[in-house]
Amino acid sequence: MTGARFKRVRLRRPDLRIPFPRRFAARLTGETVVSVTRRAKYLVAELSSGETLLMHLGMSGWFRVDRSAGGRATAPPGLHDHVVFEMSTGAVVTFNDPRRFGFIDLLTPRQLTAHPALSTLGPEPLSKEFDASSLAMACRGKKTSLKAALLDQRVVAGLGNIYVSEALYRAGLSPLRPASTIATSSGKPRQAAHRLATAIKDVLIEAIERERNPSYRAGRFRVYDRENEPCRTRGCGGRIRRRTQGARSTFYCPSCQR
DNA sequence: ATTGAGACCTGTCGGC
DNA sequence: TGCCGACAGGTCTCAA
Repeated sequence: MTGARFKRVRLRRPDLRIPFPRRFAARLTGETVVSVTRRAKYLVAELSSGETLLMHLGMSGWFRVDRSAGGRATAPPGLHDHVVFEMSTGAVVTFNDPRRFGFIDLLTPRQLTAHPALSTLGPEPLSKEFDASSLAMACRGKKTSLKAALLDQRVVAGLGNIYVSEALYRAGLSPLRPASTIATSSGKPRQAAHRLATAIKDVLIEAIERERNPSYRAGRFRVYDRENEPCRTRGCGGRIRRRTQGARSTFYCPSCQR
């Protein structure tokens, strides 16, 4: 989409997670995409008008790109095709989302700066800004569990339920442990914070590599969705437990995560 | 202010 | 085989 112009925009369902802003299609039509980036789990397209197209896939959302469509949607839209972008390059880009947890929004520069979720996001986990120190500082004094803290996008941006479990397992830290315990009272990182920051980066790098390399899919999770299965840590011999934290499933090994 | 729990939505899966 | 309830995920909202 980068460098392409919106030739035609069709909304097929108005009721995604958040309603489309007024005159959505009209404001978009004729605009050129300056750049497409990602922040946390948001896709961000900067437009020539200065407005920002903000997209989120929710749980089940995805984009279908048809480059050979000659700029016109040929096949009739399928089930759950909610938004269709016809681009000047001839590509047709379709947002499909069965569960409608996703959304597409169009923000003015002012709305972008003041966006309640975007403006409070923590650091990108793979950036230099995210390390043991920033993690410890963000967890300092937190009464909540490590699991809940890592799921909080203000602490670190972009971790979801699955990779929080995976990262805590790799760091050998219990999801039940109070978040504050990875930092000293002044916010300095303890050893646990170093292990956790490293584990988060490792688990994400591996996950991205796996997407790129389809030959490498099997056994992709070490704890997630493995309730009652054996822990894969050498010499552990324990079984993976599952419990509910914050109305979400957490998977962990009670014997190697402390 | 911080924290936890429920709501949103629909496809899938296990049990009957 | 078919039906039904439970469950999954990310984020927002509400209440404690």
